[in-house]
Amino acid sequence: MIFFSNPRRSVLSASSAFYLSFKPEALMSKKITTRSENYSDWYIDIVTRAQLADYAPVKGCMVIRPNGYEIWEKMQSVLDKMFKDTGHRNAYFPLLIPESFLQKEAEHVEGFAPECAVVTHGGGKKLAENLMLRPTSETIIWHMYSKWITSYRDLPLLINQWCNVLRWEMRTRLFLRTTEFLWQEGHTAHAAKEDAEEETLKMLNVYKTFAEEYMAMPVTAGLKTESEKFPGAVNTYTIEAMMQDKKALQAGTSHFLGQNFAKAFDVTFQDEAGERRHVWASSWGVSTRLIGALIMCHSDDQGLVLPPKLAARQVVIIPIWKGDDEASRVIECAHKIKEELSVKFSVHVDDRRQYKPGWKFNEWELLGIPLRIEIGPRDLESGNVVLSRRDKKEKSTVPMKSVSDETARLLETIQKDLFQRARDFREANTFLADDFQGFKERIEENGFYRIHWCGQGKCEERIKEETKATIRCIPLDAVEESGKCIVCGAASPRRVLAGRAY
RNA sequence: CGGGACGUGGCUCAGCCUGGUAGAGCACUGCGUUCGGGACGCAGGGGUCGCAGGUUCAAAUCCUGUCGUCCCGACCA
Repeated sequence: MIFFSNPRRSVLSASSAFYLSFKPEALMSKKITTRSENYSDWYIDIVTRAQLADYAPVKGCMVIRPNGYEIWEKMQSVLDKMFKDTGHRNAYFPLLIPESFLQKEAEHVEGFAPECAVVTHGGGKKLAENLMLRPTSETIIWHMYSKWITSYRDLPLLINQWCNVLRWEMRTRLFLRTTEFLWQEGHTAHAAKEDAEEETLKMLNVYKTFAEEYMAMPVTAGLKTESEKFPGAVNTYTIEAMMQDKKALQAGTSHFLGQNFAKAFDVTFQDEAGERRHVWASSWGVSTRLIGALIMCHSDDQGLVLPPKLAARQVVIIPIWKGDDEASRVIECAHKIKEELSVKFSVHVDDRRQYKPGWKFNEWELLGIPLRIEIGPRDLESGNVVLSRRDKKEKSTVPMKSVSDETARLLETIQKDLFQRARDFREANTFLADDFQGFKERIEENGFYRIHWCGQGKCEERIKEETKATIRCIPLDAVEESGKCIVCGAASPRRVLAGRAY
């Protein structure tokens, strides 16, 4: 039986609720709340109507449905390749971690203990030692690393794992913050401090590349402040993105762990000189939260908008007809085009007879398919097809002969335009702020603010209390610019990025 | 965990105040007509009213508890 750290009920009550709240397929019909009406409702509508996820019977948990899981699989395959190309290998560590492991690193236990779920019973008996459901795997991994690492020849050790983790969150939101979520966590061990630091930044850069080139989502890479860093890290780096409501979202993190875990778990190696030393470490992760980021970055009031590089289905072909013989001719042509395009793209022909074309247009727009090809009797006659891009309400008529080239060109353009538009939006909503009072007023409209900050925790705390904004990061590309802290007026060497966040 | 709103066919909701045979629209199934931006007709199927107690001859309706979702605050990827 499983109890959580604030034990209120057993799993038994949850399982009876399962049958009662479980509901089969919900079909889309209702209109989506617009972003201007209510941004939160809009987000929930997109996730549920596009059938990306549904609420699970357990509080804070979600079911990732095929439409959503498909996106995660795409993300995984791209990232996994990037990890392997940088020398990492995958492994799997267990879900259950002895409670005592968490205690070994002081900051780590303080940070994670409150949000841990704990298993107290197994096989009908109380356990000798409680087991935690991993909130992150540093402890179990470093326990194992201490057995595996003995020589400098064992280093660097570069391991990644794809898994689920559990954090008992107070307020949850589909994809953005759920009790259980899927992620990847890389854990590396190095002989030299510089190697671990380099690794930390290298992986941060992998995330930035992924966000910008695949998700078409511009991000700011930077260093987290002391109060925002990962419990147990020396430094935490982040990529921060701006959502369409002008709030910040932390999309990925990379930590330089110093020797904190190596010391806590006694991970040492002999160097070339035969001397025993502690290893240096990094860890880094991105989660299914990226799906939430993707939605909030690009989607509109019609539904999901997917960048071509992450769309499981990139092109949908809608045949249009009157009468049965016309139908068979048009559908045949649609499949021919599909075959031609399938060499390079993933293509779907929607030849369902029970829906009219207009209905299908709306449905596929809801699902975010980047490009739609419409083909009807008029096109058969003229030898053309109509291409309609999802990101803009633009249709073009192109000769059937060049459909493959045009598709390639358009998908590439869509990918680029999505990024460009997101970047323009971010730039248009990023401001310099030098006066605290003005900042406090302006922040009501969200946005990013580049402010001077002296580096003191108490000034950071005041910003948080008076504006509800946080210092998102100290951008890596921040230019040297001497100024005065927006709160206390003390000297500041460069501007930091602040804003309200998810 | 505090404040607010809400749980009734798959979806959106009415019915509840004043207890007495569970409803509508959409969706779904069958047949026919339709088909270039969310078609129409006819005929069907489907709900122990979130859950558990209680009051009552009788509870979707009244009472108590509980679970869940959304919004607003304190914690976080």
